Amino acid sequence: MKKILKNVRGTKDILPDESYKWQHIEQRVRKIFEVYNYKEMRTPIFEETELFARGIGELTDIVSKEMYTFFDKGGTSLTLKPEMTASVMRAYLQHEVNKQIPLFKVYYISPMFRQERPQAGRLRQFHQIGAEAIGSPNSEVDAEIIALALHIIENFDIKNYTLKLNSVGCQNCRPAYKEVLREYLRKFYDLLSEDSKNRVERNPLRVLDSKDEKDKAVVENAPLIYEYLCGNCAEHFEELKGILDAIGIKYELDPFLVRGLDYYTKTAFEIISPDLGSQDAIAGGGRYDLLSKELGGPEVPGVGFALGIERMMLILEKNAYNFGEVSKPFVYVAYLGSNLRNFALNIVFSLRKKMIPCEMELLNRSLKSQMREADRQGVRFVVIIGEDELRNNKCTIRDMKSGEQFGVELSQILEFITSRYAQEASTN
RNA sequence: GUGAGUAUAGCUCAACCGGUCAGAGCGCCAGGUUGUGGCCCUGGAGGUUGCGGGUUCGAGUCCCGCUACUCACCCCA
Repeated sequence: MKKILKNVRGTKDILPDESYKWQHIEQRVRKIFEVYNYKEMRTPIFEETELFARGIGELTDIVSKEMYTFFDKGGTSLTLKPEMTASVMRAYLQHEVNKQIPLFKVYYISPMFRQERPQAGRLRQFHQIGAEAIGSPNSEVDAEIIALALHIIENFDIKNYTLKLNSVGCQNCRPAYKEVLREYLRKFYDLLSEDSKNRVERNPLRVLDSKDEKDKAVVENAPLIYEYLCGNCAEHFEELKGILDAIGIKYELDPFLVRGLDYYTKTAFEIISPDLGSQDAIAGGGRYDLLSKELGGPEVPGVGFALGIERMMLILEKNAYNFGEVSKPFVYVAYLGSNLRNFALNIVFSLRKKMIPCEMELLNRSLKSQMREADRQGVRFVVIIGEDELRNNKCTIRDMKSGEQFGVELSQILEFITSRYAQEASTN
C-alpha cells in the first residue's frame, strides 16, 4: 500500500465548499479597487533572494529566519515572496515606470510565504490583498491608502476593529531618536527581557512594541518619537491626521507601533481586531520613501498596505457573514437506459452552448438516485427522458421548486428551458 | 526556535475506577414507491482507536518515544 501524501505544514487546501467564499471576497475587493482607480498587478511567485535581503532588511525577522530560500539548478539563490512591496518596487524600477506614469497605483491578490510556526491566523502560505501607490510624497496618498484598507474591511461588515497610527520618522530624524531611546533603555537594561536586551543596541525601536510585561513597564516612560520628528516628518504627520479627521476616519495614535520591515518611513499603521487570536493584525502598511534607493533606483516615494485574507476570513466566519451561495446548475438531465444517453448528452451540450448551467447523469444510476442528485445540486428543473416519453415524442420536465411537471415536445425542450432561465435571471 | 494541550468512522464527538466499549449524530449507499428529490421509517457500507514500544491476565483508556495538529511565546498579514 502506498502512503497517501498530505499537504505541507502551514498550507491549506481550499475545496469547493470554501473556494466560493474566496471568490466572493476577491470579486468584491476588485470592485473596490476599481472605484479607487487601482489597477491589478501580478509579479512572479519567487524572486532573487537579494531583492528581499536588500529591500526588507537583512536584520529583520522575515529575512533572517522566515524565508523559503533555495538554489535553482543554475545556482541562483531564489526566495518565495514573503511580501509584495519589494516585488512591486522591483518591477516599477525595472520597467522604468517613473518615466511613464507619475503616480503608479496598483493592487494585488497573491499568496505569500513565510516559514513560521503555524497558529491561528498564521499560515506558511497565506494570502494578501494589498495596494501600493508609488510616486507621491503627499499625505493625501497615505490617507487614500488607509481609507482604501478600511473601505474593504467595512465592506464585509467588519465593525470591531481599531486603526492604529504612528509616524516612524525618516533617515533624518529616526537615527537621532534611536540614539535617545537607546540611552534611555541602557539605564533600565537590567529590567528588560532577554530578547529586548539584545535589541537595545541593534534595533531599539523594536523594544517599544514588546508584549513582555517587564519591557512594557520600562517603555511606559520612554521618550516618544513625536518629540524628535524632523520638520518635514512632523508636518506630514500633522497633515495626515488632519485629512483623516476631515474624512471621518477614526484612529488611535500608538507611539509604540513599529513595523518589522526596515523600509518604512513616516506613516505606519495597523488595523487590529479583537476577534482574531493573538495574531490580531488584519491589515498593516505605511510609507516607504527609502525603498527605491535601497534597491538601486532613484528617490521615489511610496505608500501601501496589505491585508491578510485568512485573517479576515476568520473574522467573517465568526460573524456568520453571508458569502452568498455556491454556483449551481439550473438544469439536471436525467435519463433511463443507456440507449438514451446520447440524446441526453445532446440536450446538455445544447444548453451549455446557450450558456445555461446544467448537469446530467454521469454515473448511470437509477432515476431515484438521479432525482436525489438533482436535489442535492439544487437545480431548478430536471429534464427526464425515458422510453415512455420518447414514444410520444416528449420528455418530462419537473420544476423542483414547485413540484409541477410538464410534458414537453422534444423539439421544445431548449425553448422551454431558455425562457425559464431568462425569467429566473430577470427576477434576480 | 521555545512551551503547553490534543490525536477514536469522510465530518462533529461518546466510551464511568484499565474488564462485550468500538458507539451516536451528520454525510454516503440501498429499500419502503416494478420510472420521480426534499420529510419520515428500515437496513447497509465505513475504524489494525496517529505510529512504535512498554506495564498488565486484559490497554482506546496507564507509561515512554516518534509524528501530526492546535494554541501561546516570538513575529506579523
